Amino acid sequence: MTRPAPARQRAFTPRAIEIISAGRRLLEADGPTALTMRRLAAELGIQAPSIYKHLPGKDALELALLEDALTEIGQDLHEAVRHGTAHRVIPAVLAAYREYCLAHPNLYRLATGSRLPRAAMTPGLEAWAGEPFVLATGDPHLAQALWSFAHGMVILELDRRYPDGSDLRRTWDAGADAFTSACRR
Amino acid sequence: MTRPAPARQRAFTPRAIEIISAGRRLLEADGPTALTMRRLAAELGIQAPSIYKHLPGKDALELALLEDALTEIGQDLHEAVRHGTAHRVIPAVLAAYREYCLAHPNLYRLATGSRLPRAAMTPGLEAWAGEPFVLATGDPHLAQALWSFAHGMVILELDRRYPDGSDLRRTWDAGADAFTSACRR
DNA sequence: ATTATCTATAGATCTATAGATAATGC
DNA sequence: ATTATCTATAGATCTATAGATAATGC
Repeated sequence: MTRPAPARQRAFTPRAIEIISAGRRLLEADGPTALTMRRLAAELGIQAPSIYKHLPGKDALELALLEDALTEIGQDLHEAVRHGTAHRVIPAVLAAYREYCLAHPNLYRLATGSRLPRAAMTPGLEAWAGEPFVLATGDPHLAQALWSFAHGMVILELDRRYPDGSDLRRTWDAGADAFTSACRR
Repeated sequence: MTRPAPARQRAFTPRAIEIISAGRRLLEADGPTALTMRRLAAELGIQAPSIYKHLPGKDALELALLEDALTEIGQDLHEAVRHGTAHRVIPAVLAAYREYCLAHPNLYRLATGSRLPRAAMTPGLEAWAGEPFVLATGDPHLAQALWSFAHGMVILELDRRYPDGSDLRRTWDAGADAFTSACRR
């Protein structure tokens, strides 16, 4: 039922992995604008040009982080589908989605805030990460709609776009109920 | 029932209005990264420092564009509520939302892609622009959930995050149906 | 020999301020 | 006199390449 994530394409050297990890720390701590080759070098205690001997460029770094994010969120969502009770699977998937995104806000922003570099990505990763929405709803269009709802909720929460004092738990519940009842018809 | 937009705070000089319009053209045509004081000056045929004699800075320009966007989208949504048949008001609001956003993608990105500078904004504008979702659903939480769905759909569509060949009309319909049936219970 | 650094540097950007100069309107 | 420009410039950034130098591993 729930498959493992597709194997990643590129093999990174140990040093490249260290650099990517440092990039993630930087991104998570200070946001997307902080993720520059210079700051990354400073974080590692080296000069910026040295990074280019380990990674081809900034795009490769961002791709690695994007794929990390998709893999991790996909894992959590597949878990939620596996463990969620049959008629409570939509709330379980939504809860897992929200939890991951709020725990890794800037990684999530990086992963969803622009176009996907599909040509460079591990084949099947995108579809695998989104599969839990299909499993939860049993319909591809309802799945896309549910994912859109989840993404909208998360990104608006991260950007503090809801008025102060909003009871977002009730908002999530209202959406979950709407989609759950739509599934049963 | 449907109120007009709250009156804007600041009065702009005619030249400031020209500059803001040029900024909008630039933004719409070439995206958020193209909206720089230098390019804006070039668009106007002047040097960048000259802009500062008419507007205090880039923030003021972005605020003006943000408020334009909120005013226009709010107008369209209020229209949709006014004209939509009682039991078809959710689809009408969603259709108006999608139409506005797809027609002004980069303005929409500017208006929704970061935190709101609430302290500097016209009081009541944010609430007024969001009011149609409350009128359409009759419940504040369902309203937030519906807005989140709409925003998620639009921004993912603008960023081409749906797989190629997705039938988004059916996805919008699936969401509209879910929220419509949630309203009736 | 190989690997990981380094320095130096190209080449592009930004936002914003200070103060000079030209053109317009009384 | 006022208004709209201008030039010059401060002060901060970026990504990435070329080629030198130091350290490690056979």
